[in-house]
Amino acid sequence: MKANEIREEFLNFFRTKEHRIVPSAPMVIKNDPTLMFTNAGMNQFKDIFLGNHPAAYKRIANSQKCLRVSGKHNDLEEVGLDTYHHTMFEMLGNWSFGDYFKKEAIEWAWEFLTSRLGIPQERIYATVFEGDSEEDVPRDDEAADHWGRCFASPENHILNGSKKDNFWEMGETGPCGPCSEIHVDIRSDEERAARPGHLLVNTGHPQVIEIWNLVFIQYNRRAGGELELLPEKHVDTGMGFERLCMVIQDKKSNYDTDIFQPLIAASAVVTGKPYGGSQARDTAHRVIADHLRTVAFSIADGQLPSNNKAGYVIRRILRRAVRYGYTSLEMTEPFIHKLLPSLIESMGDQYPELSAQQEIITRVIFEEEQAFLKTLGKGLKMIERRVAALRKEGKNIFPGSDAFELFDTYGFPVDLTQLIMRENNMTLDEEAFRRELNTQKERSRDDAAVTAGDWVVVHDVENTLFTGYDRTEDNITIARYRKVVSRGKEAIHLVFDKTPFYAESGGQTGDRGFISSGSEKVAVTDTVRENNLIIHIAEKLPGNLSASFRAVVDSEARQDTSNNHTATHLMHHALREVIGKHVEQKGSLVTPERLRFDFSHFSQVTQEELAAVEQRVNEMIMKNIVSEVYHDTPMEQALAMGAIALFGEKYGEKVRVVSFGESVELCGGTHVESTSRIGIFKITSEGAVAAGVRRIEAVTGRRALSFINEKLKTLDQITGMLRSTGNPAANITKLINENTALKNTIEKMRVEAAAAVRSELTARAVTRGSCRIYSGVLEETPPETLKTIAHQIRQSDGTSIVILGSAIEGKASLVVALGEEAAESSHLDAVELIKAVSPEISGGGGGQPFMATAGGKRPEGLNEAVDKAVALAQKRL
RNA sequence: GGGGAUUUAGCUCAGUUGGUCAGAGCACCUGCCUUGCACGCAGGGGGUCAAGGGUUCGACUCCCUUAAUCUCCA
Repeated sequence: MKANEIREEFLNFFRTKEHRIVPSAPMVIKNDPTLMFTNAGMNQFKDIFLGNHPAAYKRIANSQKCLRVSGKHNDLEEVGLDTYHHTMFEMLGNWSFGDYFKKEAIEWAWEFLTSRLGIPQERIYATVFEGDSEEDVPRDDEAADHWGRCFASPENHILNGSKKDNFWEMGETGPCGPCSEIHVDIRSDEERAARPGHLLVNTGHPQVIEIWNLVFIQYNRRAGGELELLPEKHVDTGMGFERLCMVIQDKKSNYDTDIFQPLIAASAVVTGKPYGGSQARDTAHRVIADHLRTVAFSIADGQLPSNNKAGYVIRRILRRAVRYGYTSLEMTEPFIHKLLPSLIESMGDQYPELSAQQEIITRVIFEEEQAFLKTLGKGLKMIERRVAALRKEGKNIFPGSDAFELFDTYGFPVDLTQLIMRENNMTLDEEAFRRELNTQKERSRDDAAVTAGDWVVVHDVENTLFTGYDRTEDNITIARYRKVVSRGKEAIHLVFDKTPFYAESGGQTGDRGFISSGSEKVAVTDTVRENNLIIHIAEKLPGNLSASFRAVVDSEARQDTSNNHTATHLMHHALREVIGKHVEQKGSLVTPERLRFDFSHFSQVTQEELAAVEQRVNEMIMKNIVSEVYHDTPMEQALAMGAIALFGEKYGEKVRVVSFGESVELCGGTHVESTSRIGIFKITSEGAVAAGVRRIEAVTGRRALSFINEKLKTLDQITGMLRSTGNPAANITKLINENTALKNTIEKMRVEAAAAVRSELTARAVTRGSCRIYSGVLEETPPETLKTIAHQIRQSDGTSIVILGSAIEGKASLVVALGEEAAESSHLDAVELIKAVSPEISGGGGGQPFMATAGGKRPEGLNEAVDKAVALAQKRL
């Protein structure tokens, strides 16, 4: 059976069991700092289990894209080395929310595996929770009974499992329960006869593997640690799709299934290196196949590779693939992007977002590959230089600090450094490298450690209510607080029962303002979000914590921010109108000062297009379109309203829809009541930010007004200076042309004048021994010219000692220059000389031994200074 | 969140302890050479040295702030 058929079979099977089939949630998670990527099938249903909102359907099944590359589950460095680790995988799952429980979950799992997929039951093993006396939880006999009715001969096929393997918990607190895992033995008959499978379950044997975990959520873990029975019981299951395919297709490796083989085959063709036979090459092909999947899906989900957070994780994954291609497959040119068609061919049907965004995915990957290859090239050059230097000194140990600098600052992989060392018969001081890395780790940990103190609860409040959509002031009480120390500065985090303060989210920066009670007033400098907590960052702790406070948002800043946020929506809409529907948001920043919007587009936005977009937005502003906001709208309904679906929305989630006429977006931010509040919209810059992504920055309202006024002021100044009512641009062009002509003339004259001055100085020059002293005070000569003249003299006459002074604009300047022969024979030092005489002009100076300059505030002393310098020079000759 | 680095001509980058230091290559323009193209030769235009402050007689260079980008750690 092909992989696509297996997936289809799973979904169809549960469809017949009255399950609602839902699409996979995006892999990239927004607005949850504890989790960057979806790492399990149940992520998108977390809120249902937590009881935060009811399930829209009692039975659901799906295939969920998951990523395990950060945090607790980090498989990245394992991928490729073996046959079963992945960064991205699909999780097949079926769920019951307060509906069916253990009986059906077990029976259906059994039916699906044995009847639908035809896995022989003697190869199947089921584990059940053995119980825990400390927790006072008995063995899961209920599950064992159901399994007992499935197997024809249950002995040795139903096994007890420990708390570690068979009791599932979401976190420290919250829903949890026993689980039952299904393992499959895919060894040959001989091997199975020699050693029964039940002895190998949960021992890490690569061919006796867990494929499905059925979790029975029946308890709630309370803060004190005790378990209480839940009124509603849930089922949460997850089956690794790639593993399942390996079992069904009778392969020994996930990478041998038809999920990966087309990709690996394409990789072999593009690189010209076959798969099979060479460990290094095979590893590289597997790495590339796995990582391409991950990166392509992430980009399709709206997460571009970037320099921080989730985007940086994606960048590193891609770079790991490039690195393997570079070292093991000798690929020095971008090639991974060429494999995309193969991925689309095998997965495009199930995940249409891939083909829909093929162009941008290809471009982004190509650009990233190129950038990293460049980084590698730079690193190689640096290493070559170091190696050459070390060779000169006769050393053959490459310092760890150098390797660390290459790695830390320039991103050059250390294993590549090692490889190059081997090629050069040198060794890397790994010990020192690790030391440097550890000090960096400690530094980061220290920083993280001092940050947050424990929360102190004042009033028990479950969820802060955000009241800031329609007001900027409210009466609040403090729910909890904590002290946070960072870089020696103490700040206070406050959580209220309700708040008008908007917490930074969705690109919109947090509100600032103050809270007050009686005579006390505490400033709130920023507002941030941590999971569902809205945290107000205050400069100090209020005196009376239990008092009632007036919370006041800086309404001017808020208004400016709202202006910018609404303008962002209008511009998004206008961009799609003017340059096309391919425009999709790739990033957004909204502050009181400005707005910044990144979006997919493949060429420069022309002046005309920018003007049209600006024009269109201003039209919408002038039309005074009134906002329509729908809170708690089901996702499906929002999409039906024509909302531009952004990323990070989960199935079943209630969303907030903000619309201004034709502009309809899902958005949690604050907006103006009607577009005319924005006043004016003005684009200030446009540029590239990554391959296929452009960035526009703009301002609104009073900021736009002052931006425009600044420009007009400059224009006024220009036309004023031109003293002409005609076209200033034409006038200036004329002026520039005249100016260049004049400059050329002046340059010529200056050369002549300098020559004249020179000849005058030459005429007055005095010979002393083997040197000639040129001296004098010139009139109104700028320091640069003075230098030029002195320089010319010292070049034309090697025996010259030049001492010149000049006053201009109330400032005095001196220059001393020595011709080459003069410098040698006289042992004079220009710096010494100029320092000796510069006090005469109330200044100081310096330079090089053959040429020094000085400046001062007393032009009257110029003659004195020059005379003194001449006298000093003469004395030394 | 913390550390390191980068920002100089349209592009890729040099620029030493502050002082004839604003440069190179490519690209561009003009002319010559060539049947044409590429090459070659000669000449030329193009810079708020990221932005804003400060120190200094003098700042691309030192200090501070800000922004963007790169990179490592958490």
